[in-house]
Amino acid sequence: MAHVSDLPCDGDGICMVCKGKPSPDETLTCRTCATPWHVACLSAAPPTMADAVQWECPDCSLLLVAAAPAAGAPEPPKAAIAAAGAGAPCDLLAAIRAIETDDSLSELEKAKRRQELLSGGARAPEGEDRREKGNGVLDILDGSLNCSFCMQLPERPVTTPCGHNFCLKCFQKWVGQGKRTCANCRHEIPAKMASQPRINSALVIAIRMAKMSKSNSENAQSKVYHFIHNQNRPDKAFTTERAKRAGKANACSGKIFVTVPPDHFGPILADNDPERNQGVLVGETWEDRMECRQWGVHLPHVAGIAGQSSHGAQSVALSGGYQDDEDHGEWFLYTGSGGRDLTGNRRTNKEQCKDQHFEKSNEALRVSCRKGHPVRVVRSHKEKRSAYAPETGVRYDGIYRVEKCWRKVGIQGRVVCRYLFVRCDNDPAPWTSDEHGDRPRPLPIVKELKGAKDLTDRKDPPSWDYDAEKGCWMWKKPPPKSRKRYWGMEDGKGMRRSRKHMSVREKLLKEFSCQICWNVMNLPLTTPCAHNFCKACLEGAFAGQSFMRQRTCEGRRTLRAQKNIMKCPSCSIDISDFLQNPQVNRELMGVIESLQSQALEEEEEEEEEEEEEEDENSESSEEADGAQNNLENDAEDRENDAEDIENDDAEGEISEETKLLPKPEAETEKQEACKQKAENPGNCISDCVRSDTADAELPVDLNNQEDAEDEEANMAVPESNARQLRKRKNCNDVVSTVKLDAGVATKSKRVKMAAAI
DNA sequence: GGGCCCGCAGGG
DNA sequence: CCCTGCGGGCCC
Repeated sequence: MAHVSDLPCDGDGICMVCKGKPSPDETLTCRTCATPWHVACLSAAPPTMADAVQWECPDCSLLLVAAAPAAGAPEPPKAAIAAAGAGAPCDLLAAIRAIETDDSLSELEKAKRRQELLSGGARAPEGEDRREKGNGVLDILDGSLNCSFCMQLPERPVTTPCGHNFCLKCFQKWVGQGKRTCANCRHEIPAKMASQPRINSALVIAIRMAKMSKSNSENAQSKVYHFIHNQNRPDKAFTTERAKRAGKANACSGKIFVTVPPDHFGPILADNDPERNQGVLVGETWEDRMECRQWGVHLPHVAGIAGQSSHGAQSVALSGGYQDDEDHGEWFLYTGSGGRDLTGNRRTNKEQCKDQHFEKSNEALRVSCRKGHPVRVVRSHKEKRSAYAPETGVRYDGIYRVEKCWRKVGIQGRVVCRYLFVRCDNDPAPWTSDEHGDRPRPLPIVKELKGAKDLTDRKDPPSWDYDAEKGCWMWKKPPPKSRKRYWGMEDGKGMRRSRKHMSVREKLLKEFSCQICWNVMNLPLTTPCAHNFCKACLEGAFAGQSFMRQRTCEGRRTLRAQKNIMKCPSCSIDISDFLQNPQVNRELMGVIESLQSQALEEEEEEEEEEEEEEDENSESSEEADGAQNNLENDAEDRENDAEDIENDDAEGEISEETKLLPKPEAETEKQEACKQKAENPGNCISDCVRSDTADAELPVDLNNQEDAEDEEANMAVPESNARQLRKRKNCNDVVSTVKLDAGVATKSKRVKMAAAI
């Protein structure tokens, strides 16, 4: 914490605190304003050399809390000071720089002006920490930030290059009158700013911080965290050898960091975030769609709608791909997908050449409309026409509901599907300075509804709605049951598998897995919100005596202590009453038991078949160990010879890399054994209540590894024992779900798999 | 800034 | 297995 006694050195190098002249070794230079400071007189000196290099003086470090590194226009100092008083923190920096470069001032005067500027013109009494209780931020606000039109703190602020702030609406009104100069200082407004104003999110945060520090100084810090750029950057998406030519354009998805299934509706909660244990917060920003995907918010990396026509849509992206889109922040009009000719090289074609219909993902959105499901919304910087889009990257803006949908003739003369989205999130939107989330609001008047065809709106109460008593949005009906398996095991990607054949065991896992340990339930409990858990898992989680088992993105399982939770781990509905006297769902248990015996039978049969096949093909499978010859022989491999050569090269490189992986083989085996063990549905309870250390030191006898697999052949592992063995033969430590029988995992898949590991 | 190109992922 | 999808890098 900086104190008011922190003062820099003046123009003669004299410390303004001790009045001595420190040697260069005793001074630190701020990396932002380049002011020298006497180290000995600083209330908090940087702890290490590395910190010292990147050191920021107490004044700048305060300013930079929310500042975006935008350069303000250079101005004469007086104007600069005025602008700074009225501007966002980045304008303050601009003003500081303007002072520094003003030759008419002596260094002492410069220092004085800096101090005046930073303390809002009025210095706090000596000895009192002016930053205590967030007053520093409030000083910046001090009325001078107000919109020049309405004289209020700007609502959805936009900032001109000359450093003046206006409400978005006031600004648009002004510009709409044909005005092209700043209402404050008459500087010219650039044409781009006039036509495409963007909300100054740094200022939004500053205002909200100040508001919160007034009303609730203790919680301010944790709240503000929502708006800090994604600090814990995940492992990046990766590229195949061949795709590296085009860089990230052809990237494959990296790890998925959350444990929600791909068709998860609603916010990503802390329970599903083993990485950070905080869930995905409104305002989180990612570099691109791939990164956004990795946090489970919007999965398709090209398509705008994530959803299934029979199930509903989970999320949408606003990326400016469709002219008809209309963004008003808390509500927007969205256009369906399709109707474009994307064949051949016309993948980027923006022209509608066919009518859109309510089918596929368009139908999925309509289902979400009818049911009132929560839909996650991300905005991309590519949406240029919206003031609410982020400057860079892809940002999570929270939960919306589709209130109506219809079809109309679009701007390009073809029929398009249209959706009215209205925000309904418990957290405030990134562009509002409100401290609270949305409240139910009346639907906006949409003019185009008059000419709408096929209008659909909701007949039944929505599944996601506002609870007036609790004062928050929540599931009012059980959320749609996931039809897919959770993320993040084996290949580090989704759970896509061949759909030709789903074993009974897989069905069991898919339909009857505990939402805590993700194994087939043992003594199933069904909560009032229709989520299923093992009795031991659920009770254990709430008793605080045992541990929740969660998957990491690498497929390993971790044990994570869960304390003081009385909310459903899946949907956060309060289930305290249910937990008073939870009854095992006998009916469900019966079904599971019968399916388990079916699964056993099926797996025994399959195993026999596999063994027979293996005897017959033993020679060829030995050849398959050579792997690469098969690539060339594979009739299904449609890639041409030239590509094959390239493939081989790539594979060579990768196998080299694979060999060089620091992970010792024993450890890999251990992890796999651990994973397989964990997947044993029969072991659910013991798995769930086992201690941390038990998991970490799971005894693995490598020599008996294959015996162990024999014993576990009846488990949930969807591939038969024989196939697992063959798989291991074929691709060493690469665990894959791609077809391996013929040894034909294509090179890109192999490279990808290697990279995933 | 727009077109080209390549690639991945998912729905059906 | 095919088709489609509001990506992203590079070249012009």
